[in-house]
Amino acid sequence: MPSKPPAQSHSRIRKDHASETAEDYVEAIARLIEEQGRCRITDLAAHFGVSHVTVTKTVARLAKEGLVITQPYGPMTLTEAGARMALESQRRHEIVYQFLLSIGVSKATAADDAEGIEHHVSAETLKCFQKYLEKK
Amino acid sequence: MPSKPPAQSHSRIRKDHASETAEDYVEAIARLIEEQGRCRITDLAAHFGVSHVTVTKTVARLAKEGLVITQPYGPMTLTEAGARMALESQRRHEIVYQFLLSIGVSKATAADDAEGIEHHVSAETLKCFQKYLEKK
DNA sequence: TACAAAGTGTAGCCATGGTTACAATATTGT
DNA sequence: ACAATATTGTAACCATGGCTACACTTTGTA
Repeated sequence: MPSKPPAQSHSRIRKDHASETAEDYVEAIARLIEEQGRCRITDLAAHFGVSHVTVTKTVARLAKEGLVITQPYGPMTLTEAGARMALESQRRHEIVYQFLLSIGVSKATAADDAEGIEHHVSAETLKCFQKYLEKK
Repeated sequence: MPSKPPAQSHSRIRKDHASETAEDYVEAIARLIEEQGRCRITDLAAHFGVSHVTVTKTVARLAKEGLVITQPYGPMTLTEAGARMALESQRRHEIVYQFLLSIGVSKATAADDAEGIEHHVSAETLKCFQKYLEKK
C-alpha cells in the first residue's frame, strides 16, 4: 500500500466525482435520443430515479458547460462535445461490462457494477481489460 | 414514479457515495493508528490532501454515526463498528489491488484505481476477483 | 517560564445533488 | 374550445464535502 504521500490518488477520486454526473447524463441522453427519438427532463428523471427538479438543475449546469442544448419546455440535444463524451463513456462502459462478464460475473451484477466502476478506471487499466478480452 | 427498468442501479451508486467517505476515513484512521500509534486531524488532512476543516467536519459526522471516538484537541480512535468497517474495507481494497496487478496493471495505477473501484464492487464481483486470483 | 509554533475549533462561504411545494406551460381528449 | 393531465420551471430548503479567515489550546523550546 502507498503508505506515506498519497493525497494525489484521493484528489483524483474527488475530481472523478465531479465529472461522473456529466458522463452519466450525456450517456443517458444519447441513449434516450437513440432509442426514443428525443430526451426530455421527465425521461431522465425516470431513468435515474430522481425528481425532475434534480434533473432540471443538473441539465442546466451541463448546458452552461457546453455539453447539452436546451430549450424551455422542449427536449434537449447534445452538443458536439457532449456527443463525444457520450461516445467515449459508452465505450468505457461496454468494455468494463464485457470484462466483468468474462470473469464470471452475472449479467445483472455486471450491469450494476459497471455503472459505478466505469468512472474510476484509468486508461491503463482499461487497456488491460481489453487485452484480457482479446486473449480470452 | 420510476417507469420501467433501471433507476435501481443508479440509486445504488448514489448510496455508495454516501458511505465512501466513511470507508475511506476509517480505513485511513486504522492504518495511521497502526503505523504511527495515533491519528490526529492533521494526519488525515495530510493523507487526503484536504484542509483540516474538512477533516474536522467529516470526523464529527463519523463520531455522530458511531464510527469514531473523538476528544477535543486529542487524537481519535475507532469504535468497534468503525474498526470492523475498516477491516472489511481494507480486505476489499487489497483484493481489488491484487486483482488489478494480476491482470497486468502497474503498481502505481493499481493503487490509484483500487481507491476508486473498491467502493463500487459488489460481493459477487469481489468473489470473481478472488477466484481469478486463486486460479491464477 | 514564557512565547512561538503546531494543532484544533468555529464561523461563514461555495457548488453539487437531493428534496417538496407550488406556479406556469404544453398536450390531449371529449 | 377547453378542462384535465402531463411536463417543466422556480423557490426554498437539506446534507455533503470543499474552502479561507480567525480564535483558541497544546506543545516544544529558547
